[in-house]
Amino acid sequence: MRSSDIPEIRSLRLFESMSDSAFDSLMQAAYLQTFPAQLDLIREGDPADFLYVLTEGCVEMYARTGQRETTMGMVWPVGAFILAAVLKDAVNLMSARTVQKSRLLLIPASNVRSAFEADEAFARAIVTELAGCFREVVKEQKDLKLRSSVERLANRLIRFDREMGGTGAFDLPYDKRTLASHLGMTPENLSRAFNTLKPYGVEVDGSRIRLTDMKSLNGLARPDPLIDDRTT
Amino acid sequence: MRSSDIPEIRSLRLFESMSDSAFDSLMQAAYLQTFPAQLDLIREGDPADFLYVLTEGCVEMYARTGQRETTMGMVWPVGAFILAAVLKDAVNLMSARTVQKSRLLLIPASNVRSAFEADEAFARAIVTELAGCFREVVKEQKDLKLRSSVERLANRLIRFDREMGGTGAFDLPYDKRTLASHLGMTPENLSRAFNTLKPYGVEVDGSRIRLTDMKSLNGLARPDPLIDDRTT
DNA sequence: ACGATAACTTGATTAACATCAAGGAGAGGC
DNA sequence: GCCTCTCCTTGATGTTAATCAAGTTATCGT
Repeated sequence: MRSSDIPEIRSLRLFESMSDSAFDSLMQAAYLQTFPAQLDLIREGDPADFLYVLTEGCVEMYARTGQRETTMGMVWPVGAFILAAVLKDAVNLMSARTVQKSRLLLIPASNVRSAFEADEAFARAIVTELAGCFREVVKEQKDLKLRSSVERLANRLIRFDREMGGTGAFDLPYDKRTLASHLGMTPENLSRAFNTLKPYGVEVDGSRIRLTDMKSLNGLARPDPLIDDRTT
Repeated sequence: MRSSDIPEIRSLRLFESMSDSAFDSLMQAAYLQTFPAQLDLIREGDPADFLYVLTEGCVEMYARTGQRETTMGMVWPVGAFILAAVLKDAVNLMSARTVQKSRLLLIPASNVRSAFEADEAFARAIVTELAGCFREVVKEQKDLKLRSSVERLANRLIRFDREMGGTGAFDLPYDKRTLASHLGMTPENLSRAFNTLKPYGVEVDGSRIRLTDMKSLNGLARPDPLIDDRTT
C-alpha cells in the first residue's frame, strides 16, 4: 500500500492509540484499493473476511430479504465498516456497495482479531467505536418507530444542513432514491414529502436544498437530541 | 449484596473471564436490589449512572419522543443493559422499566469504566457483548424495514416457539400491548394480525399460542437467519 | 364472589404509504 | 448538437396500518 495513506488511517480513532508494532503489522497485511462506483464490496450472509476502512468516496450499507431491499446507512471517509462481524468471526448482516469511485483499505479479519488479542489499546478503541455504532443504530430505530416519513425527512434535512455548515443551503450528499430507502420510504413518497415541506420553507432544485424558514421547519420536525445528535 | 447471587453473575459472559480482584471490587461497589413490577429504572436523557444486570424478572426497554412511545426490546435474566451509555459516559438513549417484580444488580458506571481500564479480559468481553448488541439492533431494523406487520408477528411467533422448546405451544412471554409496541404496531392491529394468521395454523387463547401448521406459517413468514437467528 | 379496572377485541372510518402508470427533466455518450 | 437512458415527479388507485368508538373478556383487590 502507499505509505502516504498511512497517516490518515493512523489518525482514525480506531487506530490512533494502538502500538506502532501492532499498527504496522496490520498495515502490512492490508490492501489499499480503488473501486469504481456501484461495485458490490460485501454481500450479507458471506463470512466477514476483511475489515473495510473507507478513505475516499462513499459506501452504502444495504440489506435484502426476499425481493425487498433497503438502505441501512451510508459510510463516509474516514470510516470503518463491518467491525462487529469481523470481531465475532460471523457472517455479514449487511451488504455494501460503493456509491462513487472509492478508495478502501481491506484488513484481513484474522489480523484484526489477532491485533485485538495482542494490543490492549486497540481493544479499548474498538469498544468505543462499537458502543458508538450501537447507539447510532438505536437512534435510527427510534427515528423509524416514533416518526412519520415527513418528520423523518424534515429532521434529516436539518441534520444535513447542520453537518454541512448550517448555512441553510446544501446539496443532498447522495441521490434521492437512496435517501428515500434510507428513510424507509419509496422515491415517489419522498417527492411528495418534499412537497409537503414546501410550506415550511424547504426549497428543492434537483439535489440543491434551501431551508428558508428554520423556525417553522423545526416546529414540524421537533428534533430530539436523543435521536438526531451524532455526538452523544 | 448476598454472596449467593455472585456465582450466577460471575457466569455471565461479560464477567466470567475477568480477574478475581477486578470482579470482587466491582461487586463490592454494586448494589443488589429487588424492584416491584412497572417501576421505572432509568429514563432516557439521564446520565448513565449504573450498569444494570438483571438476575430475575423481566425489564422492558422503551423510548419516547414527544407523546409517542415504543418498546425497543425486552431484557431477560441474566442480561446486562445500557452498557454502551455507561462506557461512553453518555446519557441513556432508552428508558427501562420492570415488567414483573425483578432483581437487579446495579454497578456504578465509574467502577465499570475503571474495571474496563484495569482489566484487559473484561475489556475484551465487553467487545464481544457490544458487537452482539449491535448485531441484534441491526436485525431488528431489518425486520422493521423489510417486513409487513403480519410477517413480523409470524416470525416472532416462530422464534418464541423455538426459544421455548419448539413444541408448537407456548405462552406469550409478555402482554400483547407490549408485543404490539415491540413489533411496531398498535394493539388493535396485533389482534387483527393474529386473525390473519389463523388460516396458517395460529391458535390464540389469551396468552396461550399454538402453532398447528408450521409448514404454512413458515411459508408466510419466510424466516431469514440474518434477521431471526439470535446466535449468529 | 363481587365490583372495579385494565387488557383485549371488533367494527367503522380515516390517514399514511405503496403501487402502477405516464410524463418530464437532466446527465452522459457520440 | 441530439439521442438515450436514468432519475425524478405527478396523478390515480389500492393496500396497509392508525384512530375512534364500543363492546367483551380477564384480572385484581377486597
